[in-house]
Amino acid sequence: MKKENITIYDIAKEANVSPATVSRVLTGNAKVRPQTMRKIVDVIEKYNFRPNSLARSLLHKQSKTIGFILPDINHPFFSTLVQKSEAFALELGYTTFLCNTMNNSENESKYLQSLVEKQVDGIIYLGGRINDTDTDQEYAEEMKKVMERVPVVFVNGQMSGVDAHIVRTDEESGVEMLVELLVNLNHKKIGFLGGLEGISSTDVKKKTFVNVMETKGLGVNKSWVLDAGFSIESGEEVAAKFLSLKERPTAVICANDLVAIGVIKVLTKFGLKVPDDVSVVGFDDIYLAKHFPPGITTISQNYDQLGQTAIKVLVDLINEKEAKKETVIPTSLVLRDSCKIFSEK
Amino acid sequence: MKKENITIYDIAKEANVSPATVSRVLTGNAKVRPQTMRKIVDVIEKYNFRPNSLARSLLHKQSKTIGFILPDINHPFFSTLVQKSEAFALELGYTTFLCNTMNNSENESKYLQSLVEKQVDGIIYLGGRINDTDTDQEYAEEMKKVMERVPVVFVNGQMSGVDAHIVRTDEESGVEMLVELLVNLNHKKIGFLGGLEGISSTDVKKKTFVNVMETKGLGVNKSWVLDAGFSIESGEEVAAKFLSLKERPTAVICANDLVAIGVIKVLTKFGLKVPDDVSVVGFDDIYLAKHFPPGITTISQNYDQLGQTAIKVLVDLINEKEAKKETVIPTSLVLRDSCKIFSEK
DNA sequence: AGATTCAGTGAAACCGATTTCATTCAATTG
DNA sequence: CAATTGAATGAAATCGGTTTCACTGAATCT
Repeated sequence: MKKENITIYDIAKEANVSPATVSRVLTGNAKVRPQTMRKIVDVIEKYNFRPNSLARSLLHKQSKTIGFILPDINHPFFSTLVQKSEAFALELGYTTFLCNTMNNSENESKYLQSLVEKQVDGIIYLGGRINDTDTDQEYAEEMKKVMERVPVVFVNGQMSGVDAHIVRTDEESGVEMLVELLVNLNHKKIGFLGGLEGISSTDVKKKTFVNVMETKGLGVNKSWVLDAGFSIESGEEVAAKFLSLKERPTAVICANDLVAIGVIKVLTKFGLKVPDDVSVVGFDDIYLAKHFPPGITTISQNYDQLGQTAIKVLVDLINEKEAKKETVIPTSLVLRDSCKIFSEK
Repeated sequence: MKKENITIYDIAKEANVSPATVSRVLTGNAKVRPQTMRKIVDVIEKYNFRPNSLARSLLHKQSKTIGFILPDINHPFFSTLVQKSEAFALELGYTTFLCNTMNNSENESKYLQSLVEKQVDGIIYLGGRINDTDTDQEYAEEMKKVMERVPVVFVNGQMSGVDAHIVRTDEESGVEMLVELLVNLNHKKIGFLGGLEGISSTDVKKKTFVNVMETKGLGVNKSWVLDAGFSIESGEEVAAKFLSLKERPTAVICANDLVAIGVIKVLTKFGLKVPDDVSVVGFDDIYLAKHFPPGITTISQNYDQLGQTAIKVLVDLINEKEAKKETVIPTSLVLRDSCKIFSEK
């Protein structure tokens, strides 16, 4: 069943030339007489020959391959970002390994090791952990060792103790815009829902939220800042907590759009209208945000720019060019119908 | 910056043994004296050495790598399926190349070729085209040539003229269940919305729909069977067409859940209530189906089983074991609130 | 004790491409 | 016409592992 591999030697023999000449035809790195060329091309097509890129990579010490490490390809934020990055990588001649870790540290190590062994030219790391747990620190150590050999670019995240190139969304100004929007809509009691402690993007958003609120003299009620996760389900859970509060905020900023969706769903179920009773805003502008009723006001991530920049920086590092250590991608506010002006009843 | 690669020779020299012995330690394929072993392991750890799997693959003629070709990782159906399959592949020791074609035939060829050159051990093809266009036929020819060298498993799709192993959802019985449900709910005028001609899963569903309707003596009004696409946006478009019909069906089956969401969104916008005025059902049971109001009645794809079976069949083919030519994965009906009993007003 | 066995190890070939260096042969030049 | 140049090609080394085969020396058997 399985056909024997055809090699450059077989082609050479049949065309009465040396393997070197066949190689010259394949790579186009040197001149070959037209008639020799034709002979060789004919044989190549006859056998539908394709060169073995493992052999080539072994020699050149580059595989034209990059690895994507991310928590969950099923999350719209990641799938969109991967889609954009991968398309751009393809344009530059790179094929991508997908490493879906499901936030399982065993998988992460397994993948990291596998990528190194497979000689990827670079790694894009989506996510980021800044916990002080043992496993996280171990993983950070592992990552540092990998980075001695393979360039790594962090996207929207970082790892404590790891000094890496980073491309990230301007989450600070995003959160600031959201707070300002809500304040302009006369909200004074604002909460922050979702995300997880120890994930860098959550931490940045939460910290910014607290800062901006305090700068505006509004202060933050600690019981209005609730951790959850990144999924619709975790939005539902945190909404349940929200409902059980004695005093509730009139508006909430959610860590991302999926959380916002979960929150809206539960609030609606329990008779609270969004935006009439509570204003809810999200983050990311996933494709659902505009479709899920009532349409979610959110911060738009520039997926194209984020993905392209990440790949560009990575490829620069691969080619040993200088690259900016940190690139911040601007965001913009997308107004929809999940928040409105607050007025006392 | 870039560290020189450490090889098995460096390790051998430092440990005063031959490369062969180091290799024995790495692979565990032969016995090594404990004290020799310890010496070697120490040196390996000292330099944090990882063997180059390109060299190994070159020799073994297997890369422990499989390629996923799919139209769009951003579509929940594909991202979920990929997530499940990839996790299972990892368990079996395979790493996966992600090839997101965006239905662009140029990309598809590029990827197909690249996967062959990168010596993937097998390919999972998600999607399927049964058009008679020139580019499609060309692509099918290309695919056939690839299949002479690399095992390919088609998931939920096929390609005209290509005789491949296939693992698929029982779309026929899924559609049948939906029709039966609607008929039991007293609907007689039923439409079918979405999907695209030339995509095999659409064709199967549409054909089954027509058959079942005719078997039940209800017949099919051709203007109630409308092509669109697979996204929310295409659902919106097809809903607009639906609205402009002189006589409208009382229930519609959508090609998938995203289309259903688009349809529900537009119907609602134009004042038609789902399910009160029109019943809408979907297909796939993507994670959104249960969250999008009013909750979409749909057919559940068994993603785990679909993904695992596909990988299992592929790995069997890789290992030259027998494998069932066609595996059909059963579906189940998931009742939610997007359809209800029809009663004349 | 001498013959036999066997565990442990090394030398060398190999996987399939690329590339340097040397060589050949035709074309150009004085 | 001999000498020089240069274009086209081939031989062989190389990338970094694995594996076969041969060999050594110690343990076992008669």
